[in-house]
Order: sequence, then C-alpha cells, then structure tokens
Amino acid sequence: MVVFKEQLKQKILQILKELAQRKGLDPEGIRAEHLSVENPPKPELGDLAIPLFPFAKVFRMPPQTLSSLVGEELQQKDSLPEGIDRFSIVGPYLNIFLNRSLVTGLLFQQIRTEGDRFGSSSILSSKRIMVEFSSPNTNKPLHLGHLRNDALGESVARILRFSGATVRTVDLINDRGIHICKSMLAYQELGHGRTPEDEGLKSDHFVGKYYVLYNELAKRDPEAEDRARNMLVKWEQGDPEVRLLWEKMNRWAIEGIKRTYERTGIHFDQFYFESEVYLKGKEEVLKGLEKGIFYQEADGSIWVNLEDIGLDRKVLLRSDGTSLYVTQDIGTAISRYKDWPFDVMIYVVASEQNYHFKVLFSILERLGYEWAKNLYHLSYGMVNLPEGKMKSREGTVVDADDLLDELTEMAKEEIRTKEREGEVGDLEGTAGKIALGALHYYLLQPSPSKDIVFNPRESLSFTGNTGPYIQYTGARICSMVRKLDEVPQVKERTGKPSDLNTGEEWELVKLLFEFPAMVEQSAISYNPSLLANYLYEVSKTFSRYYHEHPILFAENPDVAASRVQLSRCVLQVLKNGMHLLNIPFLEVM
RNA sequence: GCGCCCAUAGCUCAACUGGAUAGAGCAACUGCCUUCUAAGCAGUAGGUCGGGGGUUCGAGUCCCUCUGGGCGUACCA
Repeated sequence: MVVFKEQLKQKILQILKELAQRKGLDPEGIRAEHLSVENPPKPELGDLAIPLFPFAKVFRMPPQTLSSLVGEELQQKDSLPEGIDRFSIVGPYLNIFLNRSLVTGLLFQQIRTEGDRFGSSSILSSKRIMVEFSSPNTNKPLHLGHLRNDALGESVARILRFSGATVRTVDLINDRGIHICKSMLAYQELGHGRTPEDEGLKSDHFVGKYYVLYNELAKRDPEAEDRARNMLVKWEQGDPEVRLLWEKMNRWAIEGIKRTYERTGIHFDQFYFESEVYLKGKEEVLKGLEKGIFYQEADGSIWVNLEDIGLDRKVLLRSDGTSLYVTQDIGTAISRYKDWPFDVMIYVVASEQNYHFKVLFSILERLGYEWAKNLYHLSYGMVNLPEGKMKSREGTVVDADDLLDELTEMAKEEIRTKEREGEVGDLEGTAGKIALGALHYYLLQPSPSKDIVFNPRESLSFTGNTGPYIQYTGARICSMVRKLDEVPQVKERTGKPSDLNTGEEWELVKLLFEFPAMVEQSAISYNPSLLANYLYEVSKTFSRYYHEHPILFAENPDVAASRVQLSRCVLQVLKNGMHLLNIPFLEVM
C-alpha cells in the first residue's frame, strides 16, 4: 500500500508541476511536503485521497477546479497509471480507486512468501539499539507498574528488532540501598532463619513480606530506621555477616522476579546489578571537575550548573565524597557504551523521572560524549487505582503474580462456562495465555505517555476491545482452517483475487496492506499502542466480515477458496502483530 | 513559585501527526446460537473535543491564556 501511495504522490506532483509550468507559474511553488495521500473517511469515497487545498493558492483557482484539472491530466489518452481503476472528484479532493484484484493478488503473494516476516523491514538495519527496562528492586516482588514497564520495553524491543535493528535488552537490578536493608533487617530480627519453602511462598514474595513487616516494625520501634541505616554502612564496609544475609535474600528476590519474567514472556540479554556499578560515576565526576565542567562548593560537594539550559544546579558528589543516583547513572551509561557501543539507547522509565533524565543526558553531553544525544527516555504514565496512587507501604499495590493468577482463574472459569475444556485440552496453559493476552493488551493499548486507571472490576474483562478478543479472532480462523478437510472441493483449490467481490473483503485487503506501515510507525515512534489499536481494527473488520459471509461454505468453491486465503492473510497479520505486542497466539480457545 | 505531562460520550480509551459527518469498548436498552467457536454480530441512546482567544482554505490536533488534575523541582532512589 505504501508503494501505491508513493507512486501516486510522485505522479500527482509531476502533474502539478507541469500544470504550473503551462500556466506560467513557478513550479518550485509546488512543494512535495504539501502533498499528502490519505485514506478517505468512507470507503465509498475511494481508496486513496489527495486533498488539493494546499495548491489552490498557487494556482489562484478554487480547489475543486484544480482537482478536476489534475484528474483530466491523470487520465490523458484514456489510460490511467497501472493499478488505478478510476478516480472521482469530490469538491477539493481527488479520490482514487485502486484495481482490487491487482492489489489483492499482491497482498496474497507477499504474505505467502514472507509469512512470519510479513511486516518486517530493514529500516533500522544499521542501528544497534539498547533497551533498558523493568529495573526492579530486590526488596519486593514486581507489581502492576513493573508490568506496564515490562510490556512496553519488551514490545518496543521486538518491534525494533522486526524493523531490522540489532537490539540488546538490559535490566538494571536495584539490589542495594536502604530499602534493601530494611527487608534484611526485618528478616534478621523476625525471620528466625526461615526459608520461602518453610512458608510455602514464592521466594520474592517471601522477601516482600519482610519489607512489609519492616514498615510495621518501624511504626512501633522508632530505632528500627537507625538499625537499617547501620546495616547499610556495614554492607558498604563489606561486613561478612551482612553480605551473607544480603546475598541470600537477593538470591530469593531475583529468582522469584525472574520466574515472573519467564511467565510473562520477558527476555533480557544482559543483567546489570546496581551493587556492581554504583561506584562507577565517581571518577567521571572528578574528571569533569578537573576540566572545569563541574564546580566544587566550600564543603567539598561537587555540582553541575545547568541553569543556562533552563534546568537547575545539581549535586553530583556529596560533601563526604559519596555518590548519588545521577552519579551512578552517569557511570553506567558510560560503561555500557564501552560494553556494547550503541547508536540509540532507550531507557524505559516512568514519567516521574522526566526531569532526572533531562539532567542526566545534559551532563553526559557536557562531558563531551558524542553518543549522549542518542539517549532517549521512553517515558510512560503511572498506573493508578481508582482510589489513587499505588503505595507499597500502605499495601495498596497490585502484585504482578497475584494479578496474573486472578486473570488465569477468570479465564479458566470462562472456558468452563463455555464447556470448551475438551477442545482446549491444556486448560491451565490456555488460561494463562489468555490472561497474558488480556494484560498486555490492556497495558499497551493506551498511548504510553498517558496515566492509566486500573479498575480491577472493569479492567479485567475478556470481551470487547481486549486482548482475548484478538486471540479469539485468531482461534476462530484456525478452527476454520482445520475444518478445510470437511470440504475437499475447497481445500484442493487455490484462491483467485478476482473472486473476492464484496466491500468487506476489499476493506480487509487494504487494512492488511497497512500492516508494514503500522510496524514502521510504531518502531520510529517507540509506540506499541499504534499496533495494538491496529490489531483490534483488523479483528473487528474480520469479525464483521466473518459474520456476514460464509467462508468455507460459500456457494461457489472458488469463492470459498479465495475467502480462505484472505482469512489466512488475516491470521498471519494477527500472529505477527500479536508477537510484537507479546500477546500469546492461540490455535484454540 | 518554577518546569514537564495530561484533560475527547456516565466510565476506560482511539482519531492515520493540520483534512471530509470525532470513533470503539464497558455500563444501559433491543434483536440474532438446528448454520465456519455468541470471548461474536447488528441496532438504540449517549459529544458546545475543560473555558476563552488566535494562526489558515481547514484545528480535537499548532500558538497564547485561564481553569482543573498528575508528576517533578533532595547532599532519596
């Protein structure tokens, strides 16, 4: 479809320039960027639309006169360019009707040859892109906020890879700091050496339990905070006992978190640990001080002044010489570039840190790193509850595993209600995939920048504009394809594009042909929501068609075979798109 | 105070990045399962795109301003 649009654009541009020349106007006044090829709002209007408003002024004539003029030129000597059947002039719009069988044939062929690669491209083939996401703390299990982060990061990585980029996904595990010591302290004082197995808890939940216990403890014992702080000091000094405890609890936390990743289909190429990199930025800051990029206050603290670019002054090293969050991020960015030189580095981090990343990127640029301008903060909105923000201390967080369990249970119930346990076979596995589909679609469908409100009652739905609806569309097509054996006269035929004559079929063909452009747009804007909404549109369009027209049992076996072929195209696009959104594909549900 | 983000149907979200009559889902009401899976399809109802200015052939989309909300603005991470 992109090809047609581009060809048409060139053709119209040429016509406009010739027209201008003939009228003694300067053809340079016709600018390519003013010319757009759009999709008309109603299919009856045409397949492609060219608004001619922008050129009315240059030609000093009403746009509708201009559009008829361009139309006449397009049709010179009774022959329209290849692929274009006819055109119509509706006011200022020049609407183009494409040759349906030609376009349909092209789609069939392209999907058949490309299969799982349909929609992929090489637009980013020269790029090495690092994507950092998730970044969990090791004092508690993952929650709904992480799930949005993970869904975005994983999906963006897949989309970029599909667009030809060499992608490396990395996870920076925050395994150090006062919050970690808090759960350690509670365990030391209240744990009695128990293990997750003793309590029958998933290991990260076990650790999280002690973080909650710490907060209860701190309420009745004001000195708990001091003891936690003391533990952090000991940790930094390398106290063997504290380190042992730290290692044990981190192992539990990380093992549990990794199990959740596995469950949600999240993959990382490399893990970084804050405990190993948190000292790295210090010497960079000292170097910057020497070069005069930073300055030192009387108390010894080191600062950067970013007021000239509308930001504030920022401390980079404390007066006692220890480093801060930014310091560490400066260090890790530099060492990552050394590890794996990238063209683009994407940080998937919530919007609350917008300012932090502005500061970080400016500092790196100031330090003279060329690649700093290729750092990108993929910021996304918060996940709130109807009653407000999630707060781990107040126990209002939605736990990731619990949420998935609940969704899985609901999906199982749904399968049982529909009495489809027999067909489905693996009840647990299928329900789990439906749960993931529902979750990932729910999290990826809104634009990343928007805050979302998670209302458990309303959000956990499998009907309407949801992941399972898309999965269901795919499963129904699969089921239909399986039934091909029952109609051998259809099975042995191959479809012909010219057999597809309904408006719904043509709508589908055009929509499916937009898929590669959708992927490309999602890739360059790092925005999976475009794809999510597109897949819904495809499912919706197919469901309507499927309901209106018999496919396997169409009156004519040739028509039936062609419809099957079209359905297979829909299936392929759904499959490819779902993979990019990390929504499991289901043959049966 | 200052900075960034957000505001579209009762609720949750779209709108091809400035184009034709602003679309879906949920919730409500009404039809459709002896017919390729009813997790579906069709219909009814629901809108001064937060208010006001401006830019232009044309604005939900860009600019200004006001209002309301979120997040920042730490020698926390």
